[in-house]
Amino acid sequence: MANLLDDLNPPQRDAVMHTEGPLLVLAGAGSGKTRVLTYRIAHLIDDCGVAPWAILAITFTNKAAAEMRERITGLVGPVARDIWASTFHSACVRILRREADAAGYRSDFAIYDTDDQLRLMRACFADEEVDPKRVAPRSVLARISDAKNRLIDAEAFVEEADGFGDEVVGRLYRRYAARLQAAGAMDFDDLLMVTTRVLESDPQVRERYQSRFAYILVDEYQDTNHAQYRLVRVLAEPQRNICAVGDDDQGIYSWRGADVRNILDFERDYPDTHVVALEQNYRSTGTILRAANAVVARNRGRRPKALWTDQGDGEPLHVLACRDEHDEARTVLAEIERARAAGTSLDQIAVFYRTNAQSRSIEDQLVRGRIAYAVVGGPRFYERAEVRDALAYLRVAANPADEIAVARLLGAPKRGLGPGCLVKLSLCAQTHGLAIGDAIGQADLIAGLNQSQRAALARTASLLTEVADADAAGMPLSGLVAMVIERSGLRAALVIEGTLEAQGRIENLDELENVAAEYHANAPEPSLQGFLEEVALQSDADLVDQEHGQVTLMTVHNAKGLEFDVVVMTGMEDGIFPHARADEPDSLEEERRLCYVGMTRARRRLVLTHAETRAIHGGREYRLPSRFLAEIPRDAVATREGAPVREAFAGATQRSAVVPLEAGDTVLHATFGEGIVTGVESRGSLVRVRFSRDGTERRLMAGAAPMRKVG
DNA sequence: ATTCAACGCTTTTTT
DNA sequence: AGCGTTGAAT
Repeated sequence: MANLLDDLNPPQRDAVMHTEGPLLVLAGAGSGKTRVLTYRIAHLIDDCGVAPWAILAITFTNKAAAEMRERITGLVGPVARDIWASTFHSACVRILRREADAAGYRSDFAIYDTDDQLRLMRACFADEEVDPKRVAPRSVLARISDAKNRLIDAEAFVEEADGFGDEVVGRLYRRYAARLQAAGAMDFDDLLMVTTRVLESDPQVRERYQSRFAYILVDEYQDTNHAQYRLVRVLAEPQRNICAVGDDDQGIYSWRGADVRNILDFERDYPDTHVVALEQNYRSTGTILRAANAVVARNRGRRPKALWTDQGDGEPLHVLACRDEHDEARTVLAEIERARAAGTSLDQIAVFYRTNAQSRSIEDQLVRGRIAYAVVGGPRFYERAEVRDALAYLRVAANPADEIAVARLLGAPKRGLGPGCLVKLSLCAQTHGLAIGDAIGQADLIAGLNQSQRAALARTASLLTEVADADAAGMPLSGLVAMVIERSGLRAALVIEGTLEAQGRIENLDELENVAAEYHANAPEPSLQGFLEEVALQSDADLVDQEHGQVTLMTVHNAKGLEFDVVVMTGMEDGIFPHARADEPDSLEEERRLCYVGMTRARRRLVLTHAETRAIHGGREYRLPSRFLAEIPRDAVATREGAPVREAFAGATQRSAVVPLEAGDTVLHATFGEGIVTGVESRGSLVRVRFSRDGTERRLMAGAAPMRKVG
C-alpha cells in the first residue's frame, strides 16, 4: 500500500488517508476520484484492518460498482468480494429482502419499472374515475415520485394536500400505493423510501446496519435526493465515518429529486468535516478545460473552483454550423472518419446529444458510412415488448400477485384472452382470496368464459406451475426462459407472423435466453428472483461498452463518468441544449452543468455542432446556436462557421478537379487499404469502392474520406 | 368479447 | 414519428 500512495497527488493522498469521521471530497471532472475511492477502500482493508463487509460503497451505476470492485480486487485480492459496492437502489433491495417483515412486505416483492408504473396508474385512474385526458397519468406519477423522494407517503401527502389538483393526486397516490402493495410490488422510489423508513423507525433493524457499516462512501453525492440523503445519514450514525465524493458543477438530476444542497450543505450537516478539493485534471487538454470552466463559471451559487492541468493546451475546439440535422449527421460522420484516419480507434469516439430522439439521423448516416456504433439508452433490450412478454411469465411464476405482469401475459401471445377476461380473473381472485396469478388455474370458478378461453387459461396455468416447480428444482434460468418462450406460444406466434420484424423479435427472445444463461453463469447466487431484480435495476449506463471498436452514441446524461479521446456534442442550439423546457434560471443552470459534464468528457478533441434548421414535431424549425457556445472563449475555438461537410464537398470538387476519381481507379484508404472504385455518385462527391482486403464495397465521401488515388 | 385500423396528441434528461 | 384511445369489423 505504501507504494500505492506514491501514485497519488497530495490532496488525493489526504483523501485516502483521512479515514475517521466525515470527509467531503470535492472532485472536479477528471481529477482521479475513482482512484481515490478505490485506494481509500484498499487502504481501509489493508492498512486499517477494516473488514470488507463493513464497507458500504454507493455508486451511481451498477457498472461503476462492478468496476470499482474489480479495481479493489486488483489492490487487495479476492476479499474485495465482500464489500457492499452497489447503487442506492440495489443496496436497498438487498436490505429490504432481509428486512421485508419489518418493512411490511413479503421478501419476494416484485420491482415495478416505469412501464409497469404507468400501467398500474392507468388502472388507478379507472378505479378513481379520473379522466386520463384531463390529467396525464405520467404527471401524476411524477408528483408521486417527487413526494416519495421527499419521504412523503400517501397518507402524509393527503394530509398536506392543498387545492383540488392535490386532492386528486392524493386520491390516486393512495390508490396507487394500495395496488402496489396488493401486487406485492415496489416501484423505484419505494425502494429508497421504504428502506429509509424502516431504518429510521425500527431500532433493531437500524442497529443491525449501523453497526455493520462502519465505513460509508457515496460517489456522485451531488446527485443524491432527500431520501438518499436521509438513508446515508441514518446509516452513518453513530461513527459518522462517511466519505462523500462529488462535484456541485456536475449535478444534473434535480428533475429526479436530486438536491445539490446535499453537497453544498455537507459541512453544515457534519460540522467536523474534513474537506479535500481535487482540482488537478488528468484527462483533458488545457483548452478543453478552459472552455468548460468558462461555461460553468456563469452559474451562480456554486463553490468557486479552478480546475487546472499540466498537460499542454492541445488543439482548439471546433464549432461547426450545419444546414440541418442531416447535414449535421454527415458532419459527425466526417468527423469520425477524420479521427479514425488520424489513428483514433472507434471506441475512443463518442457522439452526445441532449435528447434521445436526436440519435436517429446520426444513426442513419453512420449506417451509410459503415461505421460501427452502439447507442446507449435507446429502446432498451428489456423494454422491448416481446422481451417483456416473456419476462411477464417469469414474474408471475415468481410472484403470482403481480397483476401488471398477469395483465401482460394474458395478451401475449394473442389467444382470445383480453381485458374482459382480466376483469373476471381479478374478480375471481378477490372473491376466493387468491392471488390473481393463482386464479388463472381456477378457470372453472369463473363464469362467462368460452371453451377456448378456459383451455387457454388452463395451459397458461400449467406452464406457470411448471416454471415455478422447475425453478424450485434448480433448473438453470436459461431453461426457464426457453420453457416460457416455447410453451407459451410466443415464439410460434412470431414464426407464423413471418415478417422481418417478427424475425428480429425472435432473435430478441433468443438473446433473452443467452442473457439468462450468462446471468446464471456469473451471478454468485443465481435465482429467478435475482434475475428479475437485475433486469429491473439495470440502467442504460450499465451497458456502455467501450471495448468493442464502436463509436458510442448517447445522451449527455448517460455520459457522466466516462471519457473519450474525441467527443462530438451535437444539437448545440437554443431550445435543444439548453432545452426549451429549461426556462427557469435554476433549470438553465442545470443545463449548463450538463453542458459542462459533456465537454469535460473529452480528452483531446472536442467538436460542437449545431444546425440552422431541424425537423421537430413534424415541422421544420429555424434554430439559433446555443447560448452556451457564446460562453466559450473565442480564442479557444478554431472554426466558427462553415459546415465541414460543405468544406468537404468543396474540397472534393477541388480535389476531383486535380485527381478526379472514376470507376476502375485504384485508391488507398487509411483504414480499409487498397480498393477499386466501382462507381461514382453525386457528381463525384461520393464514390463506391470495393476493398480488396475484406471484399466489402463502401460508399465514401470523396473529399472527406482518408483516401487517395494510387493508380 | 376481441382484434384491427385510423386518428389525434405529445416528448427532456432516468434509477 | 410513436403511442393510446376510439370506432368498426369479426
